[in-house]
Amino acid sequence: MPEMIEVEAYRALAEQAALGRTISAVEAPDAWYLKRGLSAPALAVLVGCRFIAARRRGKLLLLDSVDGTDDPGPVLGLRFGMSGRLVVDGATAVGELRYSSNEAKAVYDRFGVVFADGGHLRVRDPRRLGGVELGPAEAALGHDAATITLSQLRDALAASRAPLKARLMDQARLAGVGNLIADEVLWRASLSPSRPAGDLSPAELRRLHRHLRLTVAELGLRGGSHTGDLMAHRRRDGTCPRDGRLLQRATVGGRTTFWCPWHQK
DNA sequence: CCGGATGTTCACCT
DNA sequence: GAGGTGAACATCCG
Repeated sequence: MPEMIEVEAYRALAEQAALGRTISAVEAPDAWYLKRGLSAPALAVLVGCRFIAARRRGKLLLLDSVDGTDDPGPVLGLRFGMSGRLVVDGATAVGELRYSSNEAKAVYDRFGVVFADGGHLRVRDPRRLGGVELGPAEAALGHDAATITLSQLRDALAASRAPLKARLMDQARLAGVGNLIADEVLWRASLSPSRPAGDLSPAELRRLHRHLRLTVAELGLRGGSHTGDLMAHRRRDGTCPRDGRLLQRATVGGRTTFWCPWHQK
């Protein structure tokens, strides 16, 4: 699935292709995909509304709406789990992630809205790990990793003994960083994923901040969270593309982690 | 056949 | 309270 890089592409797709179109029906074939008490009947509130803005915070896509009299309507929140994609009028956004053989399978459409012009916006998610909600708690997410400032990052990491990588992936502290981006950023910043998050020196913190922002921007241009320099080496017996040393593999922050013990300190 | 995969949430420990 | 672990979700891939 998507980390923030892919969700940003979905946001751009929604902004370019889904705004201003009146919603005539909601498709909710999978009740399990509706989160936080949301039900299919409750989604009818979207009918007659149109989306007026597509925003993103971390991995959460937010679609603001207004109703038929231009009064504020519900905010639709979409999460994509590990295999979710956004489909508008049958077209997907970014380059391929995984499950490419399934992209055309409408069987995996878990949620959608139909527009009065006959088109539609859908979430296609084979693994079903994403979800839909109305009025998601945006404030429960930390600052977005694409725009976070140095002082905000310092606050997000401060006074924590948790492993640095675990803290970077804590969406409540800092929104958008997933497993692949975390490994890539730490590799670039020469920081060990298991360093206590609150123990970085000012210089290390600046380095981490610089690489976080640069990496997010660069992977966005390259077209995906999987386009990092470390990606091809994230496997057993993988070696560091910088110095050729064997990469270490372990579970950190609950996720499989690869790093170079030689240069990541 | 089996393990693991770009995520989140929850129960249960320490 | 802070963190860690494992399970669950469902499908595909090597």
